[in-house]
Amino acid sequence: MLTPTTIFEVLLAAYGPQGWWPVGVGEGDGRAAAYHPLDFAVPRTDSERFEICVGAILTQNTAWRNVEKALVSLHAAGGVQPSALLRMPDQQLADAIRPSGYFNVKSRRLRVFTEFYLLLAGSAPTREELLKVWGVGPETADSMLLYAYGRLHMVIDAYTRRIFSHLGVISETATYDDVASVCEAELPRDVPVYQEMHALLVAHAKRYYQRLPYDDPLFPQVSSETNRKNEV
DNA sequence: AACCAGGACGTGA
DNA sequence: TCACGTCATGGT
Repeated sequence: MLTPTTIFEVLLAAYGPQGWWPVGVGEGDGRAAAYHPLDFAVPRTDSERFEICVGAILTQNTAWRNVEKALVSLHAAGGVQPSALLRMPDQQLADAIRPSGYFNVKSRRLRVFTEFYLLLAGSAPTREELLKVWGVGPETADSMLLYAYGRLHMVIDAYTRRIFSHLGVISETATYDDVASVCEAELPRDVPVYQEMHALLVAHAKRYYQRLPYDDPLFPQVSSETNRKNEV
């Protein structure tokens, strides 16, 4: 029976450390300028933390490449920082993040979150506090906690569900908390492991889980069996 | 040319 | 609780 830890080890061996979360988008060539492979222990600066939180909201149901475009224009429009963001007129903000899609909702969510972020005054929010913020759901909250604040919260996204479900680790009807429990009960309770786990799952899913039937070369035995089940 | 991206929220059963 | 519609641009 496959476990999250086994999957983690296989993925890490196959792809190496991913160094998420990408920060520094828009400062250099317009792509992620400062991935931190093998450098997880470095505490995030305040500006990195905010950029990660903004990215977490912008990437809701959206390809990261589109988020990069949004972050680049946000940066050009005065920088990805709380004061600058709140100063921007609605029109300008929505315009800057247009490429990331849902620009009307997301500009509202960014404002609401930024107000909350400033109230924190540098301290880390709890998960409960984050979930009360309008526009921040479970995945966005856990992304912020894990990558911006270095807290031990597993991030469960569509890719995680897809891979785990395909490999038989969870059922198709598992809730967000179900999947998180499976991971947190079995994986080493280590922040870099959680960060890498999620990043590796995304990297892997982008290669082999885009379209049915899934064919996973890293776990071939499970792959054929599940596909057969899906065809019935 | 449909389909999907590192979701969240509002609504009606 | 839960299924479903909505929000929207951009790549395959």
